[in-house]
Amino acid sequence: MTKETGKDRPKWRRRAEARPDEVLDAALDLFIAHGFAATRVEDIAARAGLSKGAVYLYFDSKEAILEALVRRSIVPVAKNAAEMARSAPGDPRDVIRMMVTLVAGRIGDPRISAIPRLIIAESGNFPRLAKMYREEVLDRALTALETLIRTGVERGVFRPVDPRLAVRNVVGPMLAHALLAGVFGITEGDGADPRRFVESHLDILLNGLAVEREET
Amino acid sequence: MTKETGKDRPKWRRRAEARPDEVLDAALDLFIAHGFAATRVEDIAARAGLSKGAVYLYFDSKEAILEALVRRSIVPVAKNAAEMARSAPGDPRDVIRMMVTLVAGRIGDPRISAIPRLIIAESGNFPRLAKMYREEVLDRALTALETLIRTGVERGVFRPVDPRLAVRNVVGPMLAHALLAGVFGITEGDGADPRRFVESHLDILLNGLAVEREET
Amino acid sequence: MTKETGKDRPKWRRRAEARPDEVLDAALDLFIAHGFAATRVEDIAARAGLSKGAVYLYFDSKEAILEALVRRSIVPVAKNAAEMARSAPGDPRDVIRMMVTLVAGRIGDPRISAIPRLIIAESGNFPRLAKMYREEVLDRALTALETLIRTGVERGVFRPVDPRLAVRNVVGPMLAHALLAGVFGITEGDGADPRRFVESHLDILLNGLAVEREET
Amino acid sequence: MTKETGKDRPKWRRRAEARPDEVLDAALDLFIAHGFAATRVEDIAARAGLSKGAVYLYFDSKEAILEALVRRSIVPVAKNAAEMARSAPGDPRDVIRMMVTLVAGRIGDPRISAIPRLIIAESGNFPRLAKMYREEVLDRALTALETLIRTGVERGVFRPVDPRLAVRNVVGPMLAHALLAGVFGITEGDGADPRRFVESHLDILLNGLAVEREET
DNA sequence: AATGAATGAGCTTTCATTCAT
DNA sequence: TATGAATGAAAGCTCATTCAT
Repeated sequence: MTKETGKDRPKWRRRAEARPDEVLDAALDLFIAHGFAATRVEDIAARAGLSKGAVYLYFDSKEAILEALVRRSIVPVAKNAAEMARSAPGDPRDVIRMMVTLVAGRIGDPRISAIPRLIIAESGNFPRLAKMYREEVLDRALTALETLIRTGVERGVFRPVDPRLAVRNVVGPMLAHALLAGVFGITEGDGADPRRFVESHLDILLNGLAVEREET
Repeated sequence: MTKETGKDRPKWRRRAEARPDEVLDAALDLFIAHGFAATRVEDIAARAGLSKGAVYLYFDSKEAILEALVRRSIVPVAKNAAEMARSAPGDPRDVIRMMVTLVAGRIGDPRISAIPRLIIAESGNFPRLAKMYREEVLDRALTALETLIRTGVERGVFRPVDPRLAVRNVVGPMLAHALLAGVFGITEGDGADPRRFVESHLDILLNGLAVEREET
Repeated sequence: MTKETGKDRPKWRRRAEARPDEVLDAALDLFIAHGFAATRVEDIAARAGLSKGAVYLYFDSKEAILEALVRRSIVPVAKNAAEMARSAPGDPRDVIRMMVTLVAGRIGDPRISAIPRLIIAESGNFPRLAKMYREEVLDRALTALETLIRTGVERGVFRPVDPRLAVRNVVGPMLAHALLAGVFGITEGDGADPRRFVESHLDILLNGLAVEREET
Repeated sequence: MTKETGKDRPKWRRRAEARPDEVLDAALDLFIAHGFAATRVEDIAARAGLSKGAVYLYFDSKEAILEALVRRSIVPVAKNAAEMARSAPGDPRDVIRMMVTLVAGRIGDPRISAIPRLIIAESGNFPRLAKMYREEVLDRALTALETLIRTGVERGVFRPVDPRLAVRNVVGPMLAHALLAGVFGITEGDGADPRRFVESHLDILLNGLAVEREET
C-alpha cells in the first residue's frame, strides 16, 4: 500500500537504472586505490550500497566491471573528438592550445586520469582492454593531433617536424604531470594549480614547434 | 691443484650465488606480462628453473621479490647520477642531449621501462615502492634536470621558463613514447628506431627552450 | 499466515545461527584426537558438515577457533562459581564434597576434560590461552577452594594446613583420574564409574584434612 | 697433519657419540616451548649445533626424535623402580614418603616434567608413545604404589581404602603442582620451594590414609 | 530485484626430507 | 660425517561466483 503509488515508482526505477553506474563508480574508486586484482567484489558492492550478490545482477563478472568502466570512459572521448573536428579549421596552434587546456583540466581529476593508469596496469592480463582503448581513444586522439600538426607544417606555421613523433611532445608532458601527481604525489611547491603547468607546457611546446618565435 | 681451477668450482654453488638474480629476472618478465597479483610464485620459480619452495630460500615473500626488483633497478641510477654530475659543467643543452639520449636508449628495453610501469600499477597496494622510487630515482633525476634548466636560464641560453615545470617537457615525451610502445604496441610505421624519436624530441624540446633558434 | 509457522523458518537460517557451535564441536573432537596443529581446517569443516571456506565465515582463523573453544568452556565456570559462592555459608566439608562431586562428574565427559588438556598442550604456542584460562578459571576456582579450606581451618574443622598448598590435594587426584583415563586409557578394572573414585578421593582427602576422624 | 694425532681422535669420537644426545636435548627444550608440531627440525639442528641434514644421520625422522626422547626418559624409571623395590620391605609410609620426595624433587625440573606433558599433548597423534609410557612408566610406578598401599592396608597402618583409586591421591597433587607451575606459572607467593609442598602433601595424604592420627 | 550463506579452486607460504657435494 | 640447496606435498586462507530463499 505504502509504496505502490504510480508516482513513487519512478524514484525506484531511477535508482534501479542508476545502479550499474553506482557500481562502476565504486569500482573505479577502489581500482584506483588498490588495483584490479586487490579489489574485492564485496568491497565494490559495499561501497555501492548493495550486496555482493546484487552486483552479479548487473555485471557478469569482475572483469566485466572493468571493461564497462573503460567503455564508459571512452564515450565522452568520441564526442570531444567530433567537437574538436568541427573547430579544426582554425589555426592549428589555437586548436592545440584548446585541446591541451581541456585535457590538462581533466587529468587533474583522479577519476579520469585513473582509467589510463588502470589500463597500463592491467594491459597484460586483459589485452582486450588495451586494444579497445587504443582503438577508441588513442588512435582517434593521436591521429587528430597528428593531422593538426601536419596541417601546421603544411601551412608553414610549424617547422618541418615528423607529426607522428611530435604528438609525444604534446601528450607526454601532460602524462608526466598526471603521473607525478597521482602516483608519486609530486605536485610542486605551488600546489595543484593546473593552469601554470598548461601555460608552461604550451609555451615550451609551441615555441618548439613554431617557425617564428612565439610571444608568450 | 688442491682446489682445481677456479673455474671448476661446484656448479651449484656458482648457481646458488646467481639464483636471486635469476629469480628477479623471471619475476620481472612475468610481472611485466601479467602484473604482480596475477603472477604466481610457482610460475616465477618455473621460469627461473627451480622449485616453488626454493624461491623462498632467497626471498621472504612475493612482495619482497617486487621490492628487490625495484631496488635492483635503482642502483644504476645512483651511478648515472654521479656520472652526470661530473659532466654537468658543460653546456646545459649538451647535457640534456646526453641524458635524453641515454635514457631514451634504455627505455627501449622493456625490462627497464617495465619497472616504472610496475610501480605505477602497484603504487596503491605498496606505497613503500612508490616512495622508494620517488626518493631514489625521481627526486634525484628531476632535481638534476631542474638544476640543469635553471643553469641554462641563468646563463641566458634558455628562455625564462619555470624549471620545476619544464622538466615535464623533458621527461614526458619519453614516457609517452615508452608507454605507447610498451602498453599499446604503438611503435609508428617505421618501427622501433629510437634514434629518430630522440632526434625529434630534442629538436622540439631544445627549440622550445632556446632563446635563439636552434639549427637542426 | 504471512510468515508460516515460526517453526518453519528457513532451515538454513536456523542452521546459520547454530553453525559456529557446530564448528566448535567438530573442532573440539578433532583437537582432542589429534591436537591443534595436526588438525586441518578442512577436516573441521567436513565434520561440521560444511565447506572449508564456510568455516572462515564464522572464525577468522584456526587459532580463533581454539580460542573460541576455550572461551566457550569458560562461561559455565563463572556461573558455577557464583552458585558455589551462595552455598558457601555451610560446612566447608559439605561444600568441598559438592564441588568435587560436581567437577568429577564433569571431567568424566571427555569434551569437558579435553579443554584443559588442549591448553596444557598448546600453552607454549598460545600463551594467551593459558593466561585466559588461568585468570578466568583457575584463579577463580582455586581461590574459592582456598577460602573454603581457610574457613575450615579457622572454624577448627580442618587441621592447620596451608590452604594455598592444600588445594593441590583437592584438585590433583581428579586431574590424575582424568588424565589416566583420557590419555592413557587407564580406567581401572571396574570401568568408568566415577562415583567410586569420588567417594575414595573424598574419603582420603577429608580424613587428611579433618581434625577428628571422619566416619566413612 | 694438524688434526691427525692419535690422541686427538677420542675427543672427536666423544663428540660424535654424544651427538644424538645433544640433538635430543635440543629437541626437548624446543618441544617443551612450542610443542612437537610447531618445532622445526632446522631449529633443533641449530640449537644442537649442527646442520639440518646432519640430524637425519642420527634419526630417521622428526617423530623418531620424539620417540627417542621418551625412550631415554624411561630408562631411569626402570632403575628407580628396581631400587624402590629393594627398599620396599620397610614401613609403607616411609617408602611413600621417599617416593614422593624423590619424584617431587624431579618434577621441579622442567626437562623432566615436560616429557609427560609432551605425551599428553601428542598422545592423539602418536598412540605408540602413550602406550610405551603407560607400559614402561605408569604401569610400573602405579603398580608399585598400589602394592605399597595394599600392604599398608593389610598391615593395618592404612584404613581400608581401594589401592587402585588411592594412587590418584598420591600422584595427583604432584601432577597438579607441576602443571600449575609449569603451564600456568602459578607458583604461590613463597616461590618455588618444593619442600614445603612435599611436606604439605605428605601431611594431608598420610593423615588421610592413616588409621591413627599422624603426628606432623 | 535482492540477499548473504555457501562453495571450492587457487594462491602463498612452510617444512620434513633428500641428495649432490 | 657433514652441509645446505633443493624439493614438493600440504595447509591456511581468500574470494569470485552461485543459488536457495
